[in-house]
Amino acid sequence: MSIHGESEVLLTPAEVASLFRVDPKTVTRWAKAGKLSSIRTLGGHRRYKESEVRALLGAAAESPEESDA
Amino acid sequence: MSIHGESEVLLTPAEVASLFRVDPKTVTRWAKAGKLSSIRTLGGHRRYKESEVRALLGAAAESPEESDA
DNA sequence: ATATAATTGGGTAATTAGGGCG
DNA sequence: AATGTCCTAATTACCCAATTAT
Repeated sequence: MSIHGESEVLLTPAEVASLFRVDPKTVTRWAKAGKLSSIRTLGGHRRYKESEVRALLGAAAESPEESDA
Repeated sequence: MSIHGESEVLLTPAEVASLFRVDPKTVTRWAKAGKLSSIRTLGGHRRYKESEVRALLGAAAESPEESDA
């Protein structure tokens, strides 16, 4: 029983929130704002692509901040 | 076409659940609610059309649309 | 026919969505 | 503009034992 084709690994709101150390509600806001793509279950709950989340996590981890005042 | 109509690929509840990142029982609820069409085995177990599942997954995608190659 | 995994069913916690407030 | 919290309603997850699939 193998799922052929390319299947995207999805994360729950709680999992994404845990990774970013924010409230799940905040993750929902990111999705609404289009900052993070989301897939909906047939019941309306959101699921997030793990690859995208990982990329975003890694993207912000490297260089120091530059927006200083 | 043959008596089989088409090479309709059927997915098990576990496979559909994996794609949506939900519990297999949730997929069963979708079928009961008529949100997802299901085919029954002679023993009463449900099977789902891969084409329909894929379509629903794509339709449920929102925001930054990225076509996976 | 035996064994193991998966699905079914029903009931009850845990998450999530959505709006508004601080 | 960006988060976190409180609320209610809806959806989903985990518990069990019995049946089906491989």
